[in-house]
Amino acid sequence: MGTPLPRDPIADAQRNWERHGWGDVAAPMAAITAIMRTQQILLARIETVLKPFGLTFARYELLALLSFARSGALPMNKASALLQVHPTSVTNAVDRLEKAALVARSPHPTDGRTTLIELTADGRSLAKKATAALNAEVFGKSGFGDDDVDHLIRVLGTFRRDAGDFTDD
Amino acid sequence: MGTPLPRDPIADAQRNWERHGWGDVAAPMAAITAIMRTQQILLARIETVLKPFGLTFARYELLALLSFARSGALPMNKASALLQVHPTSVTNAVDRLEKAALVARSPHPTDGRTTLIELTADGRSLAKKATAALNAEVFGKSGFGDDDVDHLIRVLGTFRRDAGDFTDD
DNA sequence: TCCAAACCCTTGGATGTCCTAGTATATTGC
DNA sequence: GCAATATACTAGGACATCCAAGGGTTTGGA
Repeated sequence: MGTPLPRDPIADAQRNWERHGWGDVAAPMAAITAIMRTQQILLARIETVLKPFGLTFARYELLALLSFARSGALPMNKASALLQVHPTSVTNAVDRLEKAALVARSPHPTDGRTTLIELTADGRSLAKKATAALNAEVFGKSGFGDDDVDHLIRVLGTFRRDAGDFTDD
Repeated sequence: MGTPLPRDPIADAQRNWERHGWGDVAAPMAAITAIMRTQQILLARIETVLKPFGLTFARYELLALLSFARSGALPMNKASALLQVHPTSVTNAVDRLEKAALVARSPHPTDGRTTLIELTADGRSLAKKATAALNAEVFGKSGFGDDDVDHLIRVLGTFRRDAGDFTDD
């Protein structure tokens, strides 16, 4: 997984698709495959930066989300909805963050079904440091040009809205 | 995970970044987060289409790769390199595909360290059907415009090359 | 009022990915 | 020719994601 390939495997796949008579979907296939691979590369970079903090991306996302909440606390189902992951994934992440004393569970004051998750002081401090590291090492060195960033945000935003992620503008 | 949110959570995150004085990296952060989320949506679509065939995306990718090999067989290390996943992931996929009689392991004729994986007749047939389904249900309905597809292929291609995935242009 | 339906979280199981060894085979260098 | 290094695959463990199922809580209609 370390040595660069002599040729782009996705371009090869696109050529294979065309050669087999699927030219009409070869380009979207290549674009989708490229998105999958790019995600893999980005995730690896992010996890590398977060590792020294003892965080994974899933746990970091939860910490970051909580750090932006006015009260510093959110119901688990709300976190699940905003992070757009399955509720069991949130349970899993909270279990580990709680064990590390970065968040705490507390019962919802009026709804007995709901559990609130709240940042601890350590959690808030670590979130801030991890965010600074990600900004410096990943987001600040994405390698995408400004125009490409804008284009990605717009195109993928449309895609996500059409896919049913959200409903506004 | 089913109900659409009233607002785009990634746009909200971008605003939060700007509000906290990280405006210089807010846009790349949003673009990268959008890529992560888009990959999640696409993977879910793909797995939904593949489920009736008893395949996951990882196993499908291996079948598809083998179906394009001249001899229908590849060394495991070659498959690992071309799919750009860890060798243990290939071992895992081959274990399951072999159990389903879709591929077979055989020793390399001259290098005793190497194991070849080869499509069975069932494997080749299933790969063809699964590809047709993916072309019809996912790649043919990506929702990306033609111009956007071209742009994605170009921008993400540059990113992947810069990231060290491959060396040719 | 009261019970069925809806909702919330957790547990257990299946998959996939990576990492760190460990074993076996090849290749290289002295 | 033989030891040291490199390469190929596999085993075991940590994490994350999803689904299915279960137990507790709330809500809403009969």
